[in-house]
Amino acid sequence: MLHALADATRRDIVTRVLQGEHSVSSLARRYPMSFAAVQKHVAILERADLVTKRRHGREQLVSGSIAAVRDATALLSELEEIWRARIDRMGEILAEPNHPAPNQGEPT
Amino acid sequence: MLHALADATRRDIVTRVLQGEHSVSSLARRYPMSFAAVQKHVAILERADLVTKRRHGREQLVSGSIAAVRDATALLSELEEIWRARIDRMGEILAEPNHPAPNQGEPT
DNA sequence: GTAATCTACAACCATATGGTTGTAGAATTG
DNA sequence: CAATTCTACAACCATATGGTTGTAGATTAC
Repeated sequence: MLHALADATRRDIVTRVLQGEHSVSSLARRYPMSFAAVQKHVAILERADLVTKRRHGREQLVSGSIAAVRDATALLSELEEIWRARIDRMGEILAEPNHPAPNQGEPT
Repeated sequence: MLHALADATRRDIVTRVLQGEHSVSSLARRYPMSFAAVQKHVAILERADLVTKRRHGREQLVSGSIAAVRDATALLSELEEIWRARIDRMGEILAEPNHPAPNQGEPT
């Protein structure tokens, strides 16, 4: 799912379809690759719940779903939180009045 | 770089080393794969600036850098922002007093 | 000095990835 | 109806990925 977003073309597709619906073929026209290649990218995004498709006549309209993006963002935010917790802990240790001094008379 | 985080083992490594330094071998002991495999994962994380290594004797101590995680989070947040902008625009159109009504007396 | 430990790196393998072309079905146009 | 358009999917190719084993260089322990 992060994997789905770890490709520039796919991120660009997601960006476009988050702004409005686009058919697969109209998307394909925008990239220097075959229709089938874009189709595969859309399929990968669909599997990751990053976009949804809706039939309209002979076209397949793609639009972006924000839920999966939110999940991914939350996942990364967790990492930031872990980092912050560590920094806070380091601050506490330094602020601790009777924290163990490293070399205070202990025998070698 | 999102690619570096799109692997469960690598995310776990990042999580661990964000909490404190670990040698490559101590990390390797925690996963059901060879030392060399973990070493490769660390190298990938290093290339993506997600971790840094520091020599300490014969050990190589790995610790997490938060900068790249922040960058990735910012990237995803941009997508959320695009989504929000679209939703806002849809709200505006509905609130618009003289917005074009879809089917007001037009001939079939 | 010798043995053990930690790391680096190369070679290899199976599979996944991102791309291509080609074929075929479904819907629209004339 | 026939022609066109949009889509789906299979087959194929080159390369990347995630894993393995093996070899070799540093560093530490005895």
